[in-house]
Amino acid sequence: MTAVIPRKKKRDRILESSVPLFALRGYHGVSMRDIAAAIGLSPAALYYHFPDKEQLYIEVVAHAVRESAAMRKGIPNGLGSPWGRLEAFVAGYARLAATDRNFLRLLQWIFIDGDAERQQKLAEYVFRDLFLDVWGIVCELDSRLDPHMLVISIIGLVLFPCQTSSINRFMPGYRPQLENPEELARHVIDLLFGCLDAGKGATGSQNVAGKPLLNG
Amino acid sequence: MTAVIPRKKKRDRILESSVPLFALRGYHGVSMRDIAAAIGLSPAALYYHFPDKEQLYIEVVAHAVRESAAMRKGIPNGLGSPWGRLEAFVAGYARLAATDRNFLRLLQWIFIDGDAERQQKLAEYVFRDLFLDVWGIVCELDSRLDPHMLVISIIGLVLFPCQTSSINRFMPGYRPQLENPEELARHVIDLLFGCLDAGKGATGSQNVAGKPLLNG
DNA sequence: GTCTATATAAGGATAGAC
DNA sequence: GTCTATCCTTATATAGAC
Repeated sequence: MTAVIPRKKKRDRILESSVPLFALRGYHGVSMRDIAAAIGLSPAALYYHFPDKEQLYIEVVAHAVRESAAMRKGIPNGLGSPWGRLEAFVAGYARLAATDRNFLRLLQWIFIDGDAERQQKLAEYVFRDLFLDVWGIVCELDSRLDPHMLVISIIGLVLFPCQTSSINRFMPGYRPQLENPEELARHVIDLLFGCLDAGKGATGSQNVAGKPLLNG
Repeated sequence: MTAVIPRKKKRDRILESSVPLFALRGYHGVSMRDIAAAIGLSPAALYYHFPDKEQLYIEVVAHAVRESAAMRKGIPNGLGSPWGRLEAFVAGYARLAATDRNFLRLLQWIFIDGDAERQQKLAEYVFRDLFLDVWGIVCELDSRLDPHMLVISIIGLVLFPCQTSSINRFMPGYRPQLENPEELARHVIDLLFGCLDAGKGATGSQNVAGKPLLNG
């Protein structure tokens, strides 16, 4: 053996240290110089590992997805009733969105990407798995709501508060606890299952048979 | 009178033609040369009207907000029951989000802005009014859900599908009709009021007293 | 594999003529 | 108010030495 075996390929280390840069400032906001400086290389060295910035960016997103895939797989997806699975999904994804800010922000950059072709390619990487996870659950819920729209609604209910959290801070009614992923998950579950019913005179705080309630 | 009175100040015309540029590509993705070319000026001329690119961008967002304010004010906000007002709000905002793509995308750019100070300033311009509109309604709903979270959920239920529409196109269950603002509004209202209840054995398709149903 | 040096282009901003 | 011309910086990317 010659010296220490490199823990990771340099290529992967470049991707790793690029993730937070692109997550924060997006494709146009990060230069090859920034990336090189972050890992302590000259910009020219990057071109040994990647043909151009575009390809580097795409692989950065793919890398971030693989990294978060482990956490995603920790979210139970095949057991229990559809409602239980939905509850588990919401809780798991709320935690993921709160924990892995880079993943969350990369998603935002993909949503807003002006390059339609690149956007579609990256959406296949990232968003499709997310969508299909929820799709599988929703199809068993037998709701009268359109399943496609319901999937988007559920994902949005979890992601949107996280994506706007830096702004929500300054809006009325804000409390720091609300940024807690458990708090978010409970709210989403309450909204989806309990909705705006409880607290009204007609229905009181009764729960509908067969549906879980997290709060209380 | 000397010749024709200028319909609009040149300054405003610059802002107007800049809106779609920044909406599509964001702050870093648009150059002063792009803006100058779009309106048929030399880049240098822009600096007569605006001190720098940053200030121009900020005023572009402010201008877009003023433009969409007229449409926003068309959304009824002071009459009827809270439920009816919420229904009207959702319908109005779904239409606004579907109609004014520039406004929608500028909002996205603000959400993701890496410059915290600028983000906060622009959020005050744009997001605060939106938030307060819903806040006023939600506070009267007397829901057991946290009002701050509920406001964000309602806004997200309308905006998130629009912000991801270019990606949702490729997901299962997609139908072009779903992009229709009326369809979106109905879905959101159904979800908020009817939720996942209807269609289930226990509750059947009954509606809860006092709540409007748009569909059927 | 990484460097220095550099080609080439694009971008923000200013000076000064008109 | 707008132009031409230009400065300076930053950016992507390549060439060739080591």
